Amino acid sequence: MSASETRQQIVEAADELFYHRGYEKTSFSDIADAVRISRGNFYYHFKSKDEILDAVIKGRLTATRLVLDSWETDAKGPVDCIRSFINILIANRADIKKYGCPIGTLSTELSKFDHVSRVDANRLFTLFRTWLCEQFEMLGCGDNSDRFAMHLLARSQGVATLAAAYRDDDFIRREVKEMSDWLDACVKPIAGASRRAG
Amino acid sequence: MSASETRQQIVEAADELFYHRGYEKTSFSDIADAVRISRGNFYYHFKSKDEILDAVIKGRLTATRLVLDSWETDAKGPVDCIRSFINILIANRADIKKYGCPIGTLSTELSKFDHVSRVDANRLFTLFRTWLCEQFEMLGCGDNSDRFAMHLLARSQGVATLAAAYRDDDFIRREVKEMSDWLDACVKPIAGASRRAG
DNA sequence: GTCTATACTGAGATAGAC
DNA sequence: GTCTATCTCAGTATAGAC
Repeated sequence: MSASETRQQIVEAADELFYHRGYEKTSFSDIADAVRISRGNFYYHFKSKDEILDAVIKGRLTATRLVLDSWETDAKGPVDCIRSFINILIANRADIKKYGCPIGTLSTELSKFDHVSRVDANRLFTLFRTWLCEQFEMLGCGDNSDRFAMHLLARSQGVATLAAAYRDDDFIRREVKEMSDWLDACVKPIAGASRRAG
Repeated sequence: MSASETRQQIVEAADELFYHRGYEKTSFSDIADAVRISRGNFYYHFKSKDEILDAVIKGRLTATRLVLDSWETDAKGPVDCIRSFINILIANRADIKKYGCPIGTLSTELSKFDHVSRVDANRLFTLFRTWLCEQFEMLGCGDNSDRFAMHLLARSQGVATLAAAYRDDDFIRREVKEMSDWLDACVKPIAGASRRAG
């Protein structure tokens, strides 16, 4: 097997394990077992556990960027884009009920002890934040755009946290509906204003 | 020192450390250092780390119960009570920015690997949930009471998560204001209906 | 590039002296 | 009730054979 293939497998396995068990709880053995390589081989590809975390975060950033791009090409407009974001809670509800949000739980874990990768992990949040902000700006929300973005991010995080605690499907659906309604209410006056203006 | 005193000190130190570092990251040595006892002495009071976690959760349940009671005696009515809940985000913002919500982060950590105490940790959420639900019921929210309770819990959790990620004070204040507005809007139609009815 | 063997550390936990 | 000494185990990490 080529080095880059093995490396890739390690990152993928680590990604999943960090999400499912948490960073601290995941050991080299866990990852090695998942990839079916020896613990020793490990260090040919990564010098430390932190380096794997780094690679995992970079991978997630790239993957997230791709998802955001696909939403933009598939959607009819910014409102549709934002709704795609809201709906990931439904799409990923099985995992969220078991492990929470992969971004939120990692960020929380690293925040606790000011891990070196804390800043990198938060860039995942920021990726969504700026993207959502852009959507709201396109809708003419102006100075409120970033606030709206943060508001949606926060609501999603809260839903993920409680969904994991109570493993409740109906709760997720209800809150997603409310977020969707909030979006409509938030956009309607702007659409009305532009109709009146135009 | 009496056994119960030492025990109490251990629980208090563990409570803080579990909050600040997380359960997994906190070792016996950490707790022993904080209380200034030897690691060995430890086992006179608790048989295992899980047992300490148990005691910490029980302590938090008792403390929370007391806080809820004090809110009820201090407040003018259910709306005031609910506002007290919303405002803990402001009151505890310094800690929340550093370590997130003590309940949410513990619940998240234990959920990941289905820890035995997961259910107990969630009882902390449930304590707030049922209490909030009762307040909404007193306001005549009927079948919506539990949904409103969960909605507020989720919003608080989301705010705590993002506040910890971005260490942002203004964001907390803004979201608290919005939750407060939501509460007003949520209660106004009921108050109006009862005025019309009465 | 992958393996085995192994060093080193810190974790949770126990035994027994005081 | 508290201590020191010690055990066992799992963790990260390294060295060197293949």
